[in-house]
Amino acid sequence: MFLSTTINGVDAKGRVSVPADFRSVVRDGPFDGIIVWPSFDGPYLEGGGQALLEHYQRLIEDMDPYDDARVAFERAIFGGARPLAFDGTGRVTLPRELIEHAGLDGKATFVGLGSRFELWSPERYAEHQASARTFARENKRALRHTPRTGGAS
Amino acid sequence: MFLSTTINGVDAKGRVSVPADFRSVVRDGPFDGIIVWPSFDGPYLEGGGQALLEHYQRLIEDMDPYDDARVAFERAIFGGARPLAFDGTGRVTLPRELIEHAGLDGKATFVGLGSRFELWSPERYAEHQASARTFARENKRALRHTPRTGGAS
DNA sequence: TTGTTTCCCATCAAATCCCATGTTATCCCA
DNA sequence: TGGGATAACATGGGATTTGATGGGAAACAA
Repeated sequence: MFLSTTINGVDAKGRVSVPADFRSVVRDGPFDGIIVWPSFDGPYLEGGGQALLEHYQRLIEDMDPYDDARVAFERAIFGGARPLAFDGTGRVTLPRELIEHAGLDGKATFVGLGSRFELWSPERYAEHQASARTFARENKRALRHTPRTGGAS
Repeated sequence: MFLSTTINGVDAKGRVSVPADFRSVVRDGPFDGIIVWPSFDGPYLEGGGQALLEHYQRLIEDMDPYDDARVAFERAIFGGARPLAFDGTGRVTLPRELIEHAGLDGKATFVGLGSRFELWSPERYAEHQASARTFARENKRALRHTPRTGGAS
């Protein structure tokens, strides 16, 4: 699982170290790297391992071939997705278009979200972070619905 | 199950011994350690084994992909969660951000809550306990629902 | 060439591991 | 039941490894 939040530097070449914990998530996958695309929901990037994209592909295949939403998802996710291979020290190079979409300037915030992660400009994430926590507190009951089957192992 | 309350020391490196009883709860899980995140509901930490997080993940996956509450939970829980591996003697190192969120200063109170546990500053926990008792006393009628029909048992 | 990308090596800080020690709880036997 | 032996647990400090980052050389494309 992708967990925790980390801020790493983006150098002049667009290189950024992927947090070691994140690398170990995709280590045994078919592609030694991550796949990143611009979110169509805001000025940040979404990413994950190849397994995540295959999961999305299965979801999309269940939609009608010319469903407008299907085409939109295909273009947004698969059209914008870039496979980024790790270099020898665990860094990837972000293409200029991705850096611009997220407004990255020297720093990038990796946010682990379980099966996927997000990449933000630290300043922009700080704003969203605060409102997300408030929203979560005010809606905490939304999480408690299904009967508990078991918790910790 | 995580049970009972224990106070352990937090040293200058942020290391704290996880109570042996708590360690045995997660011993056979996929990750030899605990996962801890800042509560979005107060100045304390919540934690559990990886199985707990996977349980939350299943709850969240039942929500709509771009539901605001879902994204808020994902960022608040998964984004804040830190996997803390046990060292050779059963300690974990708390990152500075978690120590600050809970206001820990040399001591930490582990509170077992069955499927999960909480981590408090001992002083704050004492206050919290006191107000929780008051709340319970003032609302004790809410606890007494159906009249007992059977005799003493 | 000129600019871009990929690879390699050096450096620094931080997280992790390892060993030693005191203290408490548990066990065993008289 | 009491007391000593033993094991388990919590803790402190130092050594070692890992991870993030900066710069430059070599390969590639325009």
